[in-house]
Amino acid sequence: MPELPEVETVRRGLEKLIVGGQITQVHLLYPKLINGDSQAFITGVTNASFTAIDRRGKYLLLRLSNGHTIVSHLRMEGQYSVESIETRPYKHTEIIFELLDQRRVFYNDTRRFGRMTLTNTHFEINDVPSLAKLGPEPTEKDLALDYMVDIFSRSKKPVKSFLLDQNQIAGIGNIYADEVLWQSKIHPETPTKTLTVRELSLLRENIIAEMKRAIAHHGTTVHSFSNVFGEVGQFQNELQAYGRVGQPCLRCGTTMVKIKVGQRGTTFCPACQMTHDRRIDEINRTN
DNA sequence: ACATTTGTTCTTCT
DNA sequence: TAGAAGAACAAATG
Repeated sequence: MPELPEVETVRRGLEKLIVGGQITQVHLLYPKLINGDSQAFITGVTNASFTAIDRRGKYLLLRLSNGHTIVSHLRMEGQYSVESIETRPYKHTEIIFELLDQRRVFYNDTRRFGRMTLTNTHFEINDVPSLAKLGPEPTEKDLALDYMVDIFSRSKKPVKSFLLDQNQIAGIGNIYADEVLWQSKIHPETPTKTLTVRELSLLRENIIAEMKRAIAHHGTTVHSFSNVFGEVGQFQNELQAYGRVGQPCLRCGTTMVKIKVGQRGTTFCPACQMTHDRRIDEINRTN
């Protein structure tokens, strides 16, 4: 399930392997991969070279020498691999870019949920609305506390759902949402606007640190994630909340529980991630 | 056979 | 009428 750290891991691999490579031929094996006109996609990328690989939230932006950008979203199980010329397509290979140096870049996707869009690099913001609407990157530089306080004050949604909203903050998915809420001792159903500045500051620090740490571990491999080199991530060994239902909380020993929040599986500690009511009591007591 | 998985978009309701 | 909640959707797996 590629979230920001996994997509960043893929980006770094692609940057290392394919920048400078020229596309000589494209084999589109699953036309629905392409948003829009798939023939235009093929002609729009053929003969171009990869000049850079960027990322915005969970989107990969493959820059081409001809002024186009491939906007690629991996969704649940999308994956790139770089292969030699004789490698046959896998069962779930959806597109193959043949490079001048005889290598082939595969995009594989067992769930077939991932999508690619070809856009003019200069107009990508206009052409791809979901890119335009993305919130800031969860970094020290881009995610200001003032902004957090502002947007969180505007919503009554459960904080878990709010963190998953890419238009508020880009890049957080189900795994890291559960992790940062556990770290911040915040109950996932807490109404967003009831969080205090102190709590938001802590949450912000945890989000920023967690993204950095997960990238350093090359992402989390839960089901299928692997980087361009076919290597799995290491961060699954660091998870403290996600997937630990029925196991003791690493902080207080209470059995972790799993509920649905906004139709998403959510694992948390019912003891040390305080409910809204208990927080209010606490705040009243300390005042 | 059907629930489960996820991010995004569409639809419905308040 | 904005905003939130819920459903639909993509497809495969166990």
